[in-house]
Amino acid sequence: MGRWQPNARERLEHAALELFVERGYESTTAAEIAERAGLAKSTFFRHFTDKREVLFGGQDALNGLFADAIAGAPAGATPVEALGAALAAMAEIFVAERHAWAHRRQAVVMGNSDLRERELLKLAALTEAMADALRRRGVPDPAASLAAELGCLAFRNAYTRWADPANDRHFADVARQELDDLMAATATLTGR
Amino acid sequence: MGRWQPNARERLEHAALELFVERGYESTTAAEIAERAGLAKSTFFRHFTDKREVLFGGQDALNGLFADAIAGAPAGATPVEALGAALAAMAEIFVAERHAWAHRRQAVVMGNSDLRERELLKLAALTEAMADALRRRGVPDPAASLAAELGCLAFRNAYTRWADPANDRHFADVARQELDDLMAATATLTGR
DNA sequence: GCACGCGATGGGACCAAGTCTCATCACGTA
DNA sequence: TACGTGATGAGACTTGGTCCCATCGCGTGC
Repeated sequence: MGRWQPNARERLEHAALELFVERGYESTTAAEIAERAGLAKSTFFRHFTDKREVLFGGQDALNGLFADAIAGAPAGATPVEALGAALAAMAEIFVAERHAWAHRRQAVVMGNSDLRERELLKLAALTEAMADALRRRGVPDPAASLAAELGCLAFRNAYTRWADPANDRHFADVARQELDDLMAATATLTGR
Repeated sequence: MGRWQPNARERLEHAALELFVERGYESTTAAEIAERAGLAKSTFFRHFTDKREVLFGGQDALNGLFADAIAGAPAGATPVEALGAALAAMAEIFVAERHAWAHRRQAVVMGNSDLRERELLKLAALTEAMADALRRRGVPDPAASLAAELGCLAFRNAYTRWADPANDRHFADVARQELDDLMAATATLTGR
């Protein structure tokens, strides 16, 4: 077979998404993914601990980028301003070239309960990374985890909007607006 | 075997927690759980769709209780006041008699990644139930999901504190304080 | 008292996820 | 040319989870 051809991991990710779109996640076997990528089942599990994990590569990089952006925000920035800077920094990942891919992937993830579950785990890790970064900025603790939760919600909303096939705005624009909307809503929670 | 003895589901839940505490979640087989409960493996999966699910019974009841309490809050109550009422209503589930059980269960869940993942799914469902209940009260949408997220965070913090073996306060007290702390922290997010 | 139906169970075949071990292969280097 | 290294292939094995069918206890009507 195509043994020793380069980019085994990328080939697996590509074959997986392709098959998931064609037949659905549950009707696709790890062995089939490996086969389409020209590899063996054992090699698949050498690259990914999980069948699900093949759709969640680069998540650690995302967490790191987020945390770095929070750490790198101006010293006088409020927690929410730091979150805004971090969301804006995500735009370098969610560029127009990845838009079609993101949309297909998102449809697969949302269509399966196991994958949604895994996504929640990844988002929880992202939230924890944000909270840690905020604590290192000196934000005390109920506020740090609260702000992280808020940031995560803004990110989720922004990503959902951005990945919509009808969307043509830049991620940074969408994210800024979602965060603003959330902050405006905050004021209404104790009033009325 | 103990065929036809009553409360098969409860026996399975009890046997499962017992075995998980003894040998750990991963080292316990679904067949072993069934055996200790005097049942067959196939019967286990007739009562629980999942091996994990055996630790998450009553979750739907919790969601319903939460949603009902939000719906039943006074007409003039703010979203946060409705959340406070709902958290207080949880005290009828988290009573002193269940404290020891809750602590043992929590230790098992926190000790395994698959179980934490499932817990996140359950908490997401709880959050969604809260958001729906708030929307039915007329709370518009970024605010409803934001308040639900906030309520879920308060619930998580309160549950963690309450389930601590050293704790001897009532759930309602712990929950009220956690919610107050979160609301106080909200004010600091845009300031300083 | 008996036949019948219904719901819960046992038993086991079966598939796929995931683990593990060992042999194999390509490539660089001495 | 021999050797070491790292990635791969092949396949056995365990377990989660599904499915089908026979069996059992119990209630009901006759």
